[in-house]
Amino acid sequence: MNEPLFDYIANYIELTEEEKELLSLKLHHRKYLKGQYVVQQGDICKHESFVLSGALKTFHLDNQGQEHVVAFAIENWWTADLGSLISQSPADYNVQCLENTELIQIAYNDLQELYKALPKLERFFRIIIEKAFVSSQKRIASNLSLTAKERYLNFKKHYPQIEQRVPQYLIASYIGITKEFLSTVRNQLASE
Amino acid sequence: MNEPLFDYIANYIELTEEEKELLSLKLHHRKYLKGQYVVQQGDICKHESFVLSGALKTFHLDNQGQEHVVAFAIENWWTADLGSLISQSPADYNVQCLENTELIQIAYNDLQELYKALPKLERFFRIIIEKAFVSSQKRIASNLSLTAKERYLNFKKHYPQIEQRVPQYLIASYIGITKEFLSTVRNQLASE
DNA sequence: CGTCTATTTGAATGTACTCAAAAGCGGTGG
DNA sequence: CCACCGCTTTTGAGTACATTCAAATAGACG
Repeated sequence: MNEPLFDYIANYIELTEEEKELLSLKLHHRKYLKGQYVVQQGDICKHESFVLSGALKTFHLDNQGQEHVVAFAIENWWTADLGSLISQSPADYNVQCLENTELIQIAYNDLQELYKALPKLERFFRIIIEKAFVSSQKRIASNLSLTAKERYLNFKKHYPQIEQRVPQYLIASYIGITKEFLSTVRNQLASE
Repeated sequence: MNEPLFDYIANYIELTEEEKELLSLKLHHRKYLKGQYVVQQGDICKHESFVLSGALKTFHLDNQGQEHVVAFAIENWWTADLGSLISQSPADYNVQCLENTELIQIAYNDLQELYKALPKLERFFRIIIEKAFVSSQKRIASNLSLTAKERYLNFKKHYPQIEQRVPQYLIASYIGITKEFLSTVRNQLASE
């Protein structure tokens, strides 16, 4: 039942059967219902989570109580408040399920042990975090240089699967505009 | 002369003298004058660069020919177009020196070999990229939730050294506003 | 000094936001 | 099957934050 994760890992490194078993010992499956929180702002993030099924949002609650979506996660994505996880300090973000969701989780301490027992995992996580960082930089550049309309089109192009699964007001938050304005933008696009 | 880099690495992993020598074989020192490009948009980024002295900006040129600063780098920081480097594809960004600059560079191929010869380096780069990713996410969140004035104060707080070294219009670009508006914001702040 | 670059100022404009209300839509229960 | 409820999306008026463009001023450097 860890196959989806092993398949995913196989894109980056090769694991022997023994290594897979070793890793499996530290993997925990957990089911969440729509609306449940995997991480709560202020708590310490204890796991790295791989999504088997479902969808989640990572968001920040600002001083005015407004929600800002910084990430989505669906099947075969990782999610966590990485800042909280790596420094074991209080989380800046909430991670909440948008659908019923099934995760494979690795606890912080177990991950540290796994790095020692299976140094290959350092390579695996290095590579996927490099990719995440690159996407993150691209998002910053696009937030700086594109208009709301362009950012929306960009989002649709890059994450068509997500666009169909999450409510529009969360997409608005993700691309950095209000839900009302996204509605206006969509109207403009429709009449072109 | 590689000491600053070894000191930096020592914050994350321990290297023996032999390992340092092995690494040193792949390190290249290079000096650039103010204004020179280390990476040019469209070229393939060939090195990871560690800054010994000087300062650099990483920026993207958009369709309208406008510059958008996505990163700065000063002493003890790394710089590159990581997206281009890891996929050896054309760079989205330019990396240009803001001052006369001295770098230690590791070529892409050498880095791949080093990962094999010194697996510890996987750990090292995993850790520093994790941190870079976390900063990047924070910047996205702050771009989404803060006003121009708040972002400017935030920048000053987090990067006081940079604020004093780079022209104001580049800071404006970094925080996502025009140079004129930053000037206005600074005026408002001064009269408070 | 004179030139080049960087910063400031101001007026007109625009993109996106706020607030309020209406409309749409999906599910649930009577 | 329809009525109602909660949640999401739309619409519109008024506003604000930030931009554009143009010109003036200030700084840095030879």
